[in-house]
Amino acid sequence: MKEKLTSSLEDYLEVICNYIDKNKIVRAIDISKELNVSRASVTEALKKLANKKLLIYDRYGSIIMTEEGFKEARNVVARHTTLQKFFEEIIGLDKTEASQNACRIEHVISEQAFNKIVEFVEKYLQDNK
Amino acid sequence: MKEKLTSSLEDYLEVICNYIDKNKIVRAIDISKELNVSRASVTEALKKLANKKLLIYDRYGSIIMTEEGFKEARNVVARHTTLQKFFEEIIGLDKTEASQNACRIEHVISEQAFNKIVEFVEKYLQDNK
DNA sequence: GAAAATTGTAAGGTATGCCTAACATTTTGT
DNA sequence: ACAAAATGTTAGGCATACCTTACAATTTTC
Repeated sequence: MKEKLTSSLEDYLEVICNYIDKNKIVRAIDISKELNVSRASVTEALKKLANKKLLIYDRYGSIIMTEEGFKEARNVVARHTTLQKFFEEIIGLDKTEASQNACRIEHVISEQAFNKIVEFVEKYLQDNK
Repeated sequence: MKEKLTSSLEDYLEVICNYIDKNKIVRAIDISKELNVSRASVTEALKKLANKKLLIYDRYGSIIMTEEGFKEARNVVARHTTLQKFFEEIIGLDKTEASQNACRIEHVISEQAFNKIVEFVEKYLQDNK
């Protein structure tokens, strides 16, 4: 029975995943800068994510995402991407504003609503191109 | 300098406002049932809202919203209404699902994004009727 | 007009998520 | 290689937002 991640943990996971995709590795300090939290807070979050088997790490060791972790993270990233597209290309917000809203909404939108928005965005952009 | 309300306090305010509109009065227990929290939690929230001058009440007394409180509450309700309309009439979710998503997103959407969505919803429904 | 039921509050507890300060470990630079 | 700098961790604190339990006040009912 896997329980839903908190918004906060989803944020950490998302950043870690994006970082690994770009740079192969992530350090706590990268995450801390990206999310504007203290290094201590990152340590806490890493412990929680490790407990949930979404990543593996030892004290002072490097951060490795598990398959399950990637799965969860890609899920969040997908929500973000679609929402950002919606706000930018359909609603007409600038990139920054679109991203900020996507960041917050990605944690609270239901799966059903997300799926429908994916459809809507695709159809809308098709019809209006 | 008025600081942003937490999602939680916005929820309380919204329920209180809706209740007063419908029934003239609200009791702590109504709020508690509506939000699925304990009566004790309602007391806490009422204290916080009273501290912020959004409502007035005394121990065991009735709950009266201030003008400022109504203003804030109407604001939240407006966000909810528009988002619900969007999810129901444009995205095609059923009423319940639309409402649940509106409930969560209303607390995190930016003012700018909200305004643009209002425009979008109006224009879209106009063009597609 | 009490006793019973309902409603409201206070006290004390839990979990999350953040912080700072101090200390541990690792990495860098010479 | 080793001192200095950077990074990571721990410990202890704070705020929010819940909870339960016990008690206080009010309302209902007979």
